[in-house]
Amino acid sequence: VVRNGRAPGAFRCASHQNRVQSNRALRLLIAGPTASGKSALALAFAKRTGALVVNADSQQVYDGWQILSARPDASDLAAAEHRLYGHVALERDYSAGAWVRDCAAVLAESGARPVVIVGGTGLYFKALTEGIAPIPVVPEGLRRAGEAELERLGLEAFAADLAEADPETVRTLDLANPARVLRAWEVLQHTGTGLAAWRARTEAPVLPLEAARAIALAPPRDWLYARCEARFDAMMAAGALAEVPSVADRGPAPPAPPPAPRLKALGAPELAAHLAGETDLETAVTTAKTATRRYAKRQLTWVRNQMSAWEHIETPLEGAQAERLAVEF
RNA sequence: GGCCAGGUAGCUCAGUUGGUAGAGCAGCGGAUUGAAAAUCCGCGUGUCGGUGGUUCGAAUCCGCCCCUGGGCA
Repeated sequence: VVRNGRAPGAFRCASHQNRVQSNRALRLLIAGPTASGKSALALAFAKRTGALVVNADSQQVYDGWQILSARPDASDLAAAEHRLYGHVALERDYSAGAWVRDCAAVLAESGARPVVIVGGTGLYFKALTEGIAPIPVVPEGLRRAGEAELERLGLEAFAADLAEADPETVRTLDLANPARVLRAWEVLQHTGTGLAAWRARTEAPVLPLEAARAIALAPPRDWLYARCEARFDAMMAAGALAEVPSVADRGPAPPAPPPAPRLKALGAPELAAHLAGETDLETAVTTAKTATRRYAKRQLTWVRNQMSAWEHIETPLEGAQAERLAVEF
């Protein structure tokens, strides 16, 4: 497939591809914890090959946060073509399923051009490479109704009711986890079919792992934590605080009651609390850094246990190392 | 220098009439199929400031010493 208006680099890549694979374009997946250097690696690769950079990060899809979600900046965007960054309005609902559909569209459109999919959301990669059940989108109001019902009954009673209506799903459900219980409930309510039954109908993955080169970064803990903290300081220096009010003031449209504020970006709740006069700035920054470290830890757990079939890179990526590595791919 | 209040887990603190200690947070491990930067589960040995004593037994009572606050000279 030859596309119009390609950058010269793309031709180099096409020939590279011919050397490596006959009929399949290169798909590179880069996963790993926050602040591990994923984006720099992806960009280095894209610069070399003319690849399309596709986002696999659940916060960076939103158009709200720029600094706080560490979205690629203007110079990054100028250096390579990026997709699925900030393409969703903050007010809208988004999900792993929606992302897989968006990603499938980008892959289809990319043709023979190489693509690097990069991000920290393990669930997105899992859905992409292992498939996801074809469950219809659940209306937002229904979830709110479920939340209210759960609030009224308490988790135990709510889960007990669900167990009666959908025992098959409940057998494999973590009943202590309200988010999971609520999800099972809303799927049953909306479709009349249980979550377990839907999962049994999971379709073939959009991009099986075998069809891609999959890299998971798992750098040393101390190095990573130091990077997390330094990056948050850099975000503050870049004006993260000023970004908060404009994003916090948006949020779901009026019919939707208070919950679900899009204040989930790491550091956002803490900075918002400071702006509301609840904490001093130093406390806000400290707790925001803690939240970032805890997130990075969970991501390392995911990489270790859910991505065992991926190539792991356990050395820190610093300076020119990303460049060198990109040459290898 | 004398007085008062403290010194217990990395941090903030509980610890009831003496029976060798436990919460929150942090940290660590784990789960993860449409909120996933979300959500949930599990993990608690630490010279109880030091030392000497009383006692069968001391974080707990007594003596001395050290440190940190407060205020009195």
